Amino acid sequence: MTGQACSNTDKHGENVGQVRSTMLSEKDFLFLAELFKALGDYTRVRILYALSVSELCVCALAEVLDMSQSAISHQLRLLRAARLVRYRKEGKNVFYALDDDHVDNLLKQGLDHIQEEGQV
Amino acid sequence: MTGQACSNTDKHGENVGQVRSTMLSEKDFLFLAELFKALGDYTRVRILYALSVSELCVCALAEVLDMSQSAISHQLRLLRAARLVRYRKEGKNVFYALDDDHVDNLLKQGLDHIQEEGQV
DNA sequence: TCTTCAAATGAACAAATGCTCATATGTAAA
DNA sequence: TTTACATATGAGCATTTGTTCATTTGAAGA
Repeated sequence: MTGQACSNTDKHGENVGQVRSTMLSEKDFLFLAELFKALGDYTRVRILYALSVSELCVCALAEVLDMSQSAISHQLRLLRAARLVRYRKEGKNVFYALDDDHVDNLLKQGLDHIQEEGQV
Repeated sequence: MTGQACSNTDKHGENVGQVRSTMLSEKDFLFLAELFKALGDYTRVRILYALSVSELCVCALAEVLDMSQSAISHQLRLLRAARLVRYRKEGKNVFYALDDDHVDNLLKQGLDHIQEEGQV
């Protein structure tokens, strides 16, 4: 909470200054956190993974994940807010898909990371 | 919660089956969610970004983020659990660093995504 | 040994989250 | 227009989360 936490400011002083000047804006960090937060839920990550395989309507998603339509819809709302998915309406249905390749890449990168875990 | 949510099973039936068979294990999705959850917090994402610039001890991190040592330490605990950071002890200090390149890549990929947002 | 300082941790509590249930909205068929 | 169905949303509630405060652990210096 205070300015300096430990006494050896001399030692890490240079680093602290350098890192501080490299930090992004509060807004950027908030967006970044929001993005990962949206990915960071068991239900939502399954939704996104499913959508990486195929575009799906809400009821199909509910069926794939074996969850209520309401629960899925609430989560899709968050995913929309985080711009991780886009949708198109077709009659009574609404079809969802991943917003862009970044989302797919994030999932893949995440999978790489957790699959590497086994080695450690 | 039930098996099928909507009636046009005929239409999306094929997709549902295909997607279902492609889904990962519950364990994998839980790990994946855990990973992104660890990234999905304003404080933690700032910690990780700072560590992507330079290895830092806890007190230096507290100084950079202007937060209490305790708060930082609690968050580092989560980041350790998610294997996003590693640490080495040097005297009274503990220096933290990103665990591997995947973490760096995830951050970069995330930044790409949020910076692209502006266009939409 | 005693003291000091960096880091870790447990308890507590306010705030955020994810679900259910009930209901509203909107589209299409009867 | 009614009816039926897909989706969205609001309220409510149990659970999780992120911080503070107090304390503990552990290493280095007096």
